[in-house]
Amino acid sequence: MKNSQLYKGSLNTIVMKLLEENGRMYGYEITQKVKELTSGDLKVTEGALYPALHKLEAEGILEVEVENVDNRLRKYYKLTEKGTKETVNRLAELEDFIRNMQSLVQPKLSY
Amino acid sequence: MKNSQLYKGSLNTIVMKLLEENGRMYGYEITQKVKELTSGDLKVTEGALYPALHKLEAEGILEVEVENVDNRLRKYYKLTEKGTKETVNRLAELEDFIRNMQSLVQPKLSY
DNA sequence: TTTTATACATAAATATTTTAGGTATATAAA
DNA sequence: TTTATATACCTAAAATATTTATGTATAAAA
Repeated sequence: MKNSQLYKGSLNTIVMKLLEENGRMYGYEITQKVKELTSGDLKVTEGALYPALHKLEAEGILEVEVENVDNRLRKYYKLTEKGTKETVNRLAELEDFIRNMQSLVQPKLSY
Repeated sequence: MKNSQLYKGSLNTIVMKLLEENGRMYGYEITQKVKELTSGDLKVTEGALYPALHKLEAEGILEVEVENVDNRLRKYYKLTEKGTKETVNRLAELEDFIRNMQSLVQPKLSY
C-alpha cells in the first residue's frame, strides 16, 4: 500500500468502513476513494485489494452484484447483514488500536 | 500480538519508541512495559519480539549489551545513532498513518 | 497513435506474526 | 517437597497479508 509497514492489516477495516458509508462500491472506486480521502497519501494496490475483496466475500462479510457499465465489467460490493455487524467490531478494534498506539508512543497529534 | 490484525507492522515502531524513551531495555521488559502501558490490552508475544529485535540489530538500528543478573541472562537493547535517526521517521509515519486512518474512518470530521 | 484511465484478475516472492514448542533459574504456593 | 508461576532467552513450521510483476480488455485523451 505504501512504504510504511503500518498499513498492513488495516485494509479490511478500511474497505468495510467505506462500504458502510457508501452503501456499495466497486474495486476501482475504492482505490480512488482512498486516494481522495488521504490526499493521495495512501494508494491501495490492486494486488492487495482484489484478493481481500474475494476473501471477505467468501467469509460472508460482503456480497457482490455484477453489472455492465459502458461495456466494462463492474463488481459492486456491499456489506451483508453479518458484515454490517462485524464492521461495528472492526471499528471498535481500530479505536482501541489507535488509543493503544497513542499510549505507547504519545505522538503529538495537535491538529 | 492480539486477535486484531491492525497491530501487524507496528511492532518495530513500538520497540524503537520505547527504547527512545527508556534508553535501554531487555526483551522481557519490553513485553511487560507494553502490557502495562496498554492496561493489559496488548500482549507482545516472544515469537514476534525476539526475531524482530534480532532483525533490528542486524540492520544496525539496535545494539545489544549482554549482562548477567541473578544468574539469568539479560540482553539489553538500545538505539544506535542510525536507529535514533530512523526512529524519528518511524514516528512521523505513525502520525501520518493515524491521521489517514482517521480521515478514512471519520470522514465527517473533515468539514 | 500512443498514452492514460477505467476495470477486472492472478501468481511468485517477501515479510510478519502466530502457534507451538524448547532451555534454564528463582520464587511462591500447595 | 513438589508444583506452579515468573523471569529470561530462543527457534521453526505454518499461517497470513502484502508487494511486485504481470495479464486482459475497453474508452478516452494527448
